[in-house]
Order: sequence, then structure tokens, then C-alpha cells
Amino acid sequence: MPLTRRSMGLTTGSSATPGARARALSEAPAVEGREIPPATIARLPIYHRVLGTMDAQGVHTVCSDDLARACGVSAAMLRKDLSYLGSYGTRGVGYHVASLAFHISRELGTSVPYGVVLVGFGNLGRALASYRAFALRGFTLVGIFDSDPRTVGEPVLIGDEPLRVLPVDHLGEVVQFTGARIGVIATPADAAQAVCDTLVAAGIRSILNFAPAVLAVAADVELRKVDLAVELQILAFHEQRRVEEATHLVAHARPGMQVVHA
Amino acid sequence: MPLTRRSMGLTTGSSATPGARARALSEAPAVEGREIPPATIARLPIYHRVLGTMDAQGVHTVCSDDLARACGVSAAMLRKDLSYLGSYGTRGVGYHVASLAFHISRELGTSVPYGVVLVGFGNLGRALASYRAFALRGFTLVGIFDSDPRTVGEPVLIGDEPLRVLPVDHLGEVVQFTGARIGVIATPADAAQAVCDTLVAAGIRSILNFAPAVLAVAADVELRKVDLAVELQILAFHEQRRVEEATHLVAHARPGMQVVHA
DNA sequence: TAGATTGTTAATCGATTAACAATC
DNA sequence: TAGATTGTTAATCGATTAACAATC
Repeated sequence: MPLTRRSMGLTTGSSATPGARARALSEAPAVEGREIPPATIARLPIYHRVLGTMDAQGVHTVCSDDLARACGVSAAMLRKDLSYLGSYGTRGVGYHVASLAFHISRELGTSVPYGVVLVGFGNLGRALASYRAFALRGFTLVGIFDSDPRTVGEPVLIGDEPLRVLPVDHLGEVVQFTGARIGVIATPADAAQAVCDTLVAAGIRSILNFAPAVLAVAADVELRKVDLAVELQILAFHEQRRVEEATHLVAHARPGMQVVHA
Repeated sequence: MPLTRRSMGLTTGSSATPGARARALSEAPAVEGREIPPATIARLPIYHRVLGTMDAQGVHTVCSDDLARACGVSAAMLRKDLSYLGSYGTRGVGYHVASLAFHISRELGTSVPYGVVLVGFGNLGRALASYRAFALRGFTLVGIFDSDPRTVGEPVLIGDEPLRVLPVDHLGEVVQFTGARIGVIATPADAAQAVCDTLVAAGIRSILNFAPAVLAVAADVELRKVDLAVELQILAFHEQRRVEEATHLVAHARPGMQVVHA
């Protein structure tokens, strides 16, 4: 078994009681009654990262205008987003970088480490496993799975933790043992739905899917997807529009005619 | 030079004249005056992929209900999305799978192959380079760049095309020579902005960024981003909410009290 | 013709922007 | 106090859903 003391420390159940962990978390949270909109939640990690960079550069205070610019959003949107968390700014002054970063981190749940299981250890899976931002943001890879017998058993060093690729049928066991909360699917498309079902059966409710497949899950499962081919195709659409625009200019413009870009 | 006859075939400028290529494309397009909303464009690649799978399975006709289910969207949304492309369905019958796939592909610009340059050949860059869905969707990797002298010069087999990792300062040259239209950034965060600027200076207007950094670009550059850490943090937020909900139930529920989930 | 299903319109919902009163 | 900047409200914009007339 490649499970280690550290990965076991992520357990949510046995050693730290659920009650104790829950109490520690509940001291935190946000403004009563205000549900944070999904669009805001998706931007909080960006704000957090940029604040972290500023903090590292010794910046102590930042106004919404400057922070918004650094995050690539409008100042109005930034302030509205932050207002869902509470009133952490000072009128006439701005936001305290370090403390705002802390409040966002707490809201995101990133202040508590989460265990991640990765299914699929091909090219993409290997890249993800060695991805630094993972561990930096409070995520720990506690299990790696693959169905290929040639890959199973392979030793993998995650930080200073030695893991070993396991067959997928050990997934439930490892999730229970480590208390992992997040599953990452990096298998080929045709295996993805079965893997997804296995993750859900193992108790995982938060899944990140890299396989180019539409997955069906129950409503209580949070499924996010990253689809490289889709992103490229969206870019291709815009490239084509560029060509079309150029065409229309050429087609409609007679010699000597002034061409004005719309 | 690792440039090949095939990669040169992607040229938009010299051999095929811009006019000829533009005319071929302009025979296509959609409903006059109707701009396709971004949300729709982002879904078209999914529809296209699912239709491709159905076609391969010998399905000839599909109604919006079934196609929507397979794509994980509502039937109303699917029909509205498709209506931006034109009227390709038949009332009382449904859509012809193969021809709908063709119309979507044409709209997306996927029917024409696009050259892609990849900057950053670390773990993620390598995974992307060997990613099959790339080539399958009409994208061809025509240049790979890295700043690490130990990586530069390394031979890479893309399909049956032998490429070689080049230093970043060859980028402009290769983009011009191959007619590449899309740039992919897979460098560390601190190098990303400089690489992005280099791509834009080389004439690239469609960029996919995997580096965990906010990039600034001119308004005419289409910049999309894929941020793995952000995705995980969004999942972590939902995990935390689960714990909080459980806490409130425990905190507010007295022994023997019925607990009803909201 | 009768049943099925599209394409479109109108209603709803959510996200973004603009503007400014509150307040440091 | 005067200037700066937040937090919030109202206006706008865009996306989704529901419903149904058109029509195969």
C-alpha cells in the first residue's frame, strides 16, 4: 500500500472527528443570507492569486482600481464580488492585501487541505501529477489510478511522498482510507463515464474532468470540465471570423474605395 | 529547420492566395445579421463531438430532446443555439446527424486546418503535444518552443511529422513561414506575459493560456485560459459548503429533531 | 389527417456596469 | 475639512427557459 502517514492526515472522519473539523470551519463565514453567485466564486481564486503575488512583493494596501486591473476585471465587478464576502475594505483607503487574501482563502475553503485522487496516468495524468500549483494551493494527491497493467505498480514521487499507481478497483478503499474529497479524471473519453461512476460510488462529490466526454452525474455532484479541444475550436471560430471579415472587405470594396473597419 | 512540406501547406499567405482561401470559406455561412452569442459558440464544439459519435454509431437522425440529453443541455437551449446557424432541422422529424455535424463544423471553422505553435515544453507542454484530440479536430502542431537550452533541439514526433524544439526567438520566423494562427502558452507563470507579447508580435491573434497568470492583451486578440488550480479551488469551495451545511444541521438540530435538507 | 418536433417569441433569470451616497 | 474610495442600488445587458405557432 502506498498510503502514508501524511496522506492519512487528510482524513475527515476518524482521527479528527467531523464535529471538530466542522466547528473550526464554521467560525469563518460570510455575510448572512447572501448566496455567492457562481460567476463570483469562479473569480475568487484569481483575486486570491494576484493578492498573493502583491503580498510577496511587499504591497500592503491596494485599491479596487489597481487590483481589478491586475486581475483583468472591472473595478465595479471586483467590488461587487468582494461585497459578497463582507466589508473588508476601508473607504478612502482600499483593501489590506494580506487580510483580504486570508478572507478569500477562507471563503474558498483553501485554508483546509483537500485530498485528491487522480484517475488516468497517461501523458496528461503525468503532467497533472507533477503540476506544482496543485500542492501550492492546498491540494494533496493521495492516490493515482490506472487500468493499464503496465502502468499499475509504477512508483511516483509526489513532493516528497512516494505513491504507487494502483488499479482502479482499489479506488473506493483509498478514498475511504485517505478521506480524499476531489477526483480528477484524465482517462480517454470512452473510459470517463465508468470512472466517474466509480468515483461517485466511492463517495467523491467534486470531480474535475479532463476527458473529452459529456458525463452524467447526480445533481449533488459538482462536476467541472476542462476540454482542450473545445478551447481550440472556440479560437478557430474567431480565426474564421477574421478571415470572413477580411473577405467582406475585399468583396465589397471596389478599387479606390475607402475601407472602414466596423 | 524542422519545417516540413506538410506544415508549410498550412500557409495562409503565399502559395494559396488569401483571396482564394477567403472565397472558399465565404461560400459557407450562417443566417444574415444574426451574431452568434459567445455562450452558443462555446457549446457548438460539444454538439459537434456528440454528433460525430452518433454518426460513427450509425445514427442518422436525432431529435433535439435526445441530442440535448447526450450533450448535457436543455432541449430549448440546443434548439435556440442551432437556430443561430440556420434552419437545419425538419419539423416532426429532427436533425440529420451527418449534415448537422457538417454545418456546425463549417461554422466553427474546423473544416479548415489551423496551425498551432506551442510555447513551453515542460510536463504540461509535452502532454499537450501528444494530445490526440488536437490533430483529430483539425489542428496541427507546426512549432514547439522552449527557453531551456537543455530542451531546445530535442526531437519530437508529432503524428508522423518530426519536429524539433526551437528557442523562443525563432517564433516569429516560424509563424510567418508556417502561417500558424493559434498560440498555446504552457510556460511557468512568470514567463507567460513575455511569451504572450512575443506571440502577438509574431502576428498570432488567438491564444490559449495554460499558465496560472492573468495576461494583458490588446482588444483584437482572443485570449482564452485554462487554469487547473482555479478549477480545483472552485471544487474546494463546494466541498467546504458541504461541510458547513452538515455543521448547521448538527448545530441547530436537537436530539430527536427531524432534519430536513433545504 | 394526426402526431411529432422544430424554430421563434416572450418571460425569466442572472451577471455586469454605472452611478453615487456613505464614510474613511 | 477635502479628497479618495468603498459598498450598494438601480439600470443594462445577455443567457436561459417556457410555451407555442408553424410545419413536416
